Amino acid sequence: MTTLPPPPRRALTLRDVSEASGVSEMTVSRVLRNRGDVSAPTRARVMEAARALGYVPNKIAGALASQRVNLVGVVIPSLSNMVFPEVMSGIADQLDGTGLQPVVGVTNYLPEREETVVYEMLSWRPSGLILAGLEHTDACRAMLAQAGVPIVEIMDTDGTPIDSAVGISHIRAGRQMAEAIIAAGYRRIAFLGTQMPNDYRAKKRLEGFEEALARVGLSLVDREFYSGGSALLKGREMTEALLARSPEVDFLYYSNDMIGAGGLLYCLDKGFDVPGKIGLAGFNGVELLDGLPRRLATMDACRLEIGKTAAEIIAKGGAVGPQIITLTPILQPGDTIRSA
Amino acid sequence: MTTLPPPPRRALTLRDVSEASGVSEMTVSRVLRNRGDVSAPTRARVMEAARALGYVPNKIAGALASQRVNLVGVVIPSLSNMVFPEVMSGIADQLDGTGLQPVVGVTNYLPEREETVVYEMLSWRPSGLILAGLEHTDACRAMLAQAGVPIVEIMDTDGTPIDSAVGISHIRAGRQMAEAIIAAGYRRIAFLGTQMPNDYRAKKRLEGFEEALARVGLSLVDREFYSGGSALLKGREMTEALLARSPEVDFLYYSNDMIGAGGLLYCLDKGFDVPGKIGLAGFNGVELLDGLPRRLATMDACRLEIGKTAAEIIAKGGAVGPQIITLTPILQPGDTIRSA
DNA sequence: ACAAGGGCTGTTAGCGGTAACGTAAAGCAA
DNA sequence: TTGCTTTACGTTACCGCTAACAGCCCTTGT
Repeated sequence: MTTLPPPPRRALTLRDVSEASGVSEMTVSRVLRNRGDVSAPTRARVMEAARALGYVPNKIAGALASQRVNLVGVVIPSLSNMVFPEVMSGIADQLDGTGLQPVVGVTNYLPEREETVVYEMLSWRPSGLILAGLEHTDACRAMLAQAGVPIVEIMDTDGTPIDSAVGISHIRAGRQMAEAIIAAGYRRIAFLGTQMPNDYRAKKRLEGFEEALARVGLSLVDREFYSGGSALLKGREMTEALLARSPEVDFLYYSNDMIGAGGLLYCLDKGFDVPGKIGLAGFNGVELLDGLPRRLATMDACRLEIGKTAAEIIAKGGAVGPQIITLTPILQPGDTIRSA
Repeated sequence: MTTLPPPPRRALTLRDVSEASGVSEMTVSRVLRNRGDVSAPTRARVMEAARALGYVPNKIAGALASQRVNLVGVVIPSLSNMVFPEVMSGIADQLDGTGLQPVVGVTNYLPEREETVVYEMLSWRPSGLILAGLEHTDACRAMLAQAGVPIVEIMDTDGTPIDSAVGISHIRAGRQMAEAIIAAGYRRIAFLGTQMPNDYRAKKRLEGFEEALARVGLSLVDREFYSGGSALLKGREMTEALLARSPEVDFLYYSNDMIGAGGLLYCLDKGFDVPGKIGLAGFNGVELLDGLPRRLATMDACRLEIGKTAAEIIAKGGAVGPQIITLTPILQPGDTIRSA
């Protein structure tokens, strides 16, 4: 093993490599980017010199000169939700090989934080921006509209996108679940969900859900909200609280699978007849559910597909112009809705 | 609502703002960065002009000129592990307010992928780099050592860091768990864990675990590995397979909480006497466990604390020189180890 | 009154690359 | 040979911003 050159005082530049290999900076640049004609021997000399010095190109300078940045900003509300990491995977997979790299920003469901994050991202002049949801502050929308790069809003298509959008209709998802529940004969239905005022998608699902109930003359018997903490545990606690208050309830609709799983575990603990006496359903189709004693009814949110499609639009440079792609989530009845 | 200016053909620059407000570019720059003396009226005029135009500064150019980049690279193996998002939270929290911004890179536990990601990150000349684990390719280590910015390796301190390190000793964690299990009187112990050849931390825990067993003349009765898929479900399946093969086993040590939870659910389903006839333990202390019917024994990996501390070192500019900080995970016996 | 000093703004010279173009040398057909 | 390509480089002029310094004007002390 050869000893490494000592950590240089000054950062290395193209010039260092150029001097070490006896060619111009431009030629070094060409070699390192694999662009333009360079003879094989020269290429080899340059590569060797760069490797020996431990040179790492300065993308800051490169980006400024070429007016091209191989970054794609991804702005999401949270990383602890399981849903977004999966969207990220879809994006990363699709971007792999295009030379584009995703950069994540997290907003914690705070609009003003989103504004900051978007500003920050745009100031790096990325090749595109992917952000969750259609709801943004006016300032944020203005920035995005002005940005001059493809913008893809994901997860939701119930609204007007700035540029392109890829997602599902949460209103429709809520409605569809309600219809399935009604069809299965449940009538005294309760909702348990997140308190978060800025989780518009959960809100839309509830909206669609209630609308479908209303259409057959039903309304929610009870509802329970939470915020923070371990979702699984909250699901338990909320379920217990709600059932204590409204023992007549025969169906529990949860705004996400995590609290739904908590509720399911609670019901099984208590020995309730699921889905006979009481049914349950969540939303998202998270992998976690596969390991539960009984499979919770849910709806796949098409997370991977959404990520892939969004990344694809960005990778194409948004070339074909704005598009709205509505995917169709599939209802997975699992074992917690009785067959009609 | 005023109509927005049409999306400009050419991207806005300081010059546009300077012309619109009648001052030099330098003064605009000063206003937007809040640096140096600018009179209140001038400041107001410039702010107004920038806002009206929808100007977003170009950090690429700014960074090149100032030789300063407010980014901190974070290189982690996976986002779907629940562990890393939490570390991210710690980092983000700590960085908030320092003007520094985290940028995530994911390696999927592949060394060569890590090399690429690190190279990519360094080429943006970040203010620091945080990366999971102490195991890297030689090329990777060389790059990092040369980088001239603070490097913090996290999660693990069983090894020699390049610069600073913040984490726990996984060898010690494994040993400690073994000791607790032995003390509780279990003797026929099995291990169930991840197959992934590059999860060095899981490997170290097993190493420490076996070492402690050996010290009292014990060795693992059986072991089972998995890779991919839903961890909860895999936990179930592995547990079933292992117990079918080795029904005499009285303790199941899992390499992580997720599969441990799956195993626990399986044992409860089967009506096994937990922790009387059979005990279980996992690792990580994930929040999820709080919602299970019984609390799985585990060890907190200090994820939030690790993130915070690592970010703190970077924020200080690594000023105080290399440091190794070993945190001490706490054993949480839960309800799946019988009291000694 | 005049020098000294501070508040505010402008000027200049890069930062480290790359696009675009220029050019010497070699290859090649007529 | 000539003239035209093609190959393999080098030169020049920026990209958009900021550090460093220069300069102006007004205050203040003596």
